[in-house]
Amino acid sequence: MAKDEDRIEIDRNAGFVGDYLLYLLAAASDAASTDFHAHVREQGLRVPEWRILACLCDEDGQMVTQLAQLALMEQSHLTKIIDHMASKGLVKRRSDERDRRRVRVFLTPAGRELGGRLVDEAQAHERAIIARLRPGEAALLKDALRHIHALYRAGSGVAPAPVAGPVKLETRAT
Amino acid sequence: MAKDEDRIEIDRNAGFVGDYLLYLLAAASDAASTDFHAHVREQGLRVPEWRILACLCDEDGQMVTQLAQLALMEQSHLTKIIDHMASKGLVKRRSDERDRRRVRVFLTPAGRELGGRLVDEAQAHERAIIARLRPGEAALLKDALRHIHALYRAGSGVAPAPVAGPVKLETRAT
DNA sequence: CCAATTAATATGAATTCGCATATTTATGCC
DNA sequence: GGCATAAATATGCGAATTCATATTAATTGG
Repeated sequence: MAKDEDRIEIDRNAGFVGDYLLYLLAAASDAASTDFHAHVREQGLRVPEWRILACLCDEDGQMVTQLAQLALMEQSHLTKIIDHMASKGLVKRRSDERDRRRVRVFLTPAGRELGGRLVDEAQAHERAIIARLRPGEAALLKDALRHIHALYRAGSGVAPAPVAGPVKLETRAT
Repeated sequence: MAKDEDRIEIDRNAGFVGDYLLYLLAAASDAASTDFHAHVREQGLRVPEWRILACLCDEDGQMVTQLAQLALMEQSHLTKIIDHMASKGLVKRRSDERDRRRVRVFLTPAGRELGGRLVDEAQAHERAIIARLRPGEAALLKDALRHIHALYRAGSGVAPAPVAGPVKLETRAT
């Protein structure tokens, strides 16, 4: 991740990258997240741990696979994150009664308290960003982002991003 | 990165995460990039290598630090990427005449050819995405993304993302 | 001009992460 | 019920990434 101090200007007229949607998405995501991620690390949490806490605050007792999808990470990696969070007393595992292959992850009181506090701070941080945008810009942006995401959702019935260009792309990620 | 097949739905009414700007940015970026990144890897390139090729196609002979900023990665990591790309004959290093601390990175003919082809394919891929959005939506989205990015640019004269919430955040990333 | 400081890059160790696969449990079919 | 298959998670290992710091070169102040 680029450090805050040395983020450089995007010039839309200076070639391909500055007007490339995938780059703008990655760069904006990186830029907007850097500060809060630094704050998360100051609290002794890693960024993926914060994401899991946030997801569990929304809905406690989710399964590992589900959480990994939400938190944009691999299942095997999440398993290790959960190990670490459990050893810190933030979450605990409990295997599902109905299907004992499933492992459900629950917040401990400490996890709920820390997660709740960070969610409040994240919302305050988000309000501060939005306050610096034009009125209505954030709503438009969020809609467009949800729209982009929805294009690629499983079961949308549309092949994901076929390419009209010179080389045929795979329709599915490996 | 979440696999394409198991990306799940974002429900804006289901709690914090589904309406959190930083999450929507990360999720949309991840979703939109997955297919093309898979294509890049099929070409024998790693994603960071593709980013560097693209940046060099825009402007050849950039310095290492500059490229790392653009490509949203750490300098020490980029050094290793450049090593690898050089060993594959895609780029070559040349130290700056005026300031010999600086290392400038240049495309080889093979690098320019591969980069040029991938840029064309990336643009085709981008057109395919934009074709599935509403008319004008892409332009609005890109503007908003540039706006977000600009908020955090060094030297903007505004403290990056001060938080009005219960806990004061650092104003600078570590 | 020399010492101290700063800037740009490189290096090595440590951490994080992803891929392939093993393990355990459920489900479907005969 | 028993076997084949599929699903959910865990594990081991290798690759990718970061962190701290070394190295080399330029700049600044005396």
